[in-house]
Amino acid sequence: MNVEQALALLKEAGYKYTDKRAVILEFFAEQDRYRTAKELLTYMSPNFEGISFDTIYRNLHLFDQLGILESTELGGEKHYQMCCTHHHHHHFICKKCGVTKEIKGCPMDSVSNELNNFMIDDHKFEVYGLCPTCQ
Amino acid sequence: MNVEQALALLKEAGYKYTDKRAVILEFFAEQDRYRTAKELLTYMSPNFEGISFDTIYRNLHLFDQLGILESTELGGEKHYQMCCTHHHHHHFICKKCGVTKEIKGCPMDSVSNELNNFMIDDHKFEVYGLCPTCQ
DNA sequence: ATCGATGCAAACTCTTTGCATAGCA
DNA sequence: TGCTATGCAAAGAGTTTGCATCGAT
Repeated sequence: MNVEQALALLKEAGYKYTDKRAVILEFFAEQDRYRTAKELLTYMSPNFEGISFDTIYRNLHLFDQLGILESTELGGEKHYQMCCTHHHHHHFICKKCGVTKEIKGCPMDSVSNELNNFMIDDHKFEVYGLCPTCQ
Repeated sequence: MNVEQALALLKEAGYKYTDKRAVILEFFAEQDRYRTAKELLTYMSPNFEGISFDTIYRNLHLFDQLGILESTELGGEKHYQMCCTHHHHHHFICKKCGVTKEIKGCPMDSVSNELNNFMIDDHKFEVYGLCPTCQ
């Protein structure tokens, strides 16, 4: 997803356009990589002196809800990245730089028949390690 | 793993036997279910009036290190359960009661050749939903 | 003009740590 | 006796919330 698509989704849902939101979206559109609230704040601080964690957290939460960002929890901290595609997939995640690589296939395909009496409503499959650059 | 095995591991590693540790281990040995520090404290409070979170957290961390407990992070909170077996496996986890069911097979078997230049050192596969009892 | 967005401050949750004391070996 | 375990208190990190003001539409 690029910035324009994200802004369109925002507008569609009745939310306002602000410079801060635009910069947040630019930050995530730059790379396919999981990032934290702290990293976003660091990125924005030079241009928005008074930027606060409140705004960051509120927008990350909103973007997550709207399907603009996807999130995962790593080491007790929420990480976000731009939603890459609309089809279901999972990721390799680099522990050092947060870069992600899409993994083909979903383990649920071969699992659901093992859990006949269970109501499945979610699952998580993530592979962690170091990307070629960080090794 | 049962309480005796866990206490043996503790002793082996040079740690002391205390009533609190015994009760913590009994709590986890009772059921195959992920539980939080808070739930453990609630369970212990009636019998140990002065029991503190410090002791709970310190022991959970220790037991995790020693391979007595296994842990996962759900909703920003660490959950622990007694290590069920020694072979590699994954879990279905009930969102309501925390009960777990072992899933056969590991998705990594069919994934590692997709990530040739990546150094893989960990992965997480969990299925969430409601167990038959909680539906 | 209206209603959402933001900053400020405070609070909240989960967890960790320093230090003195209590307790196992 | 010696060293670990524990409780107390405080602090820390990440996150959320109430309220007044600012700003987009």
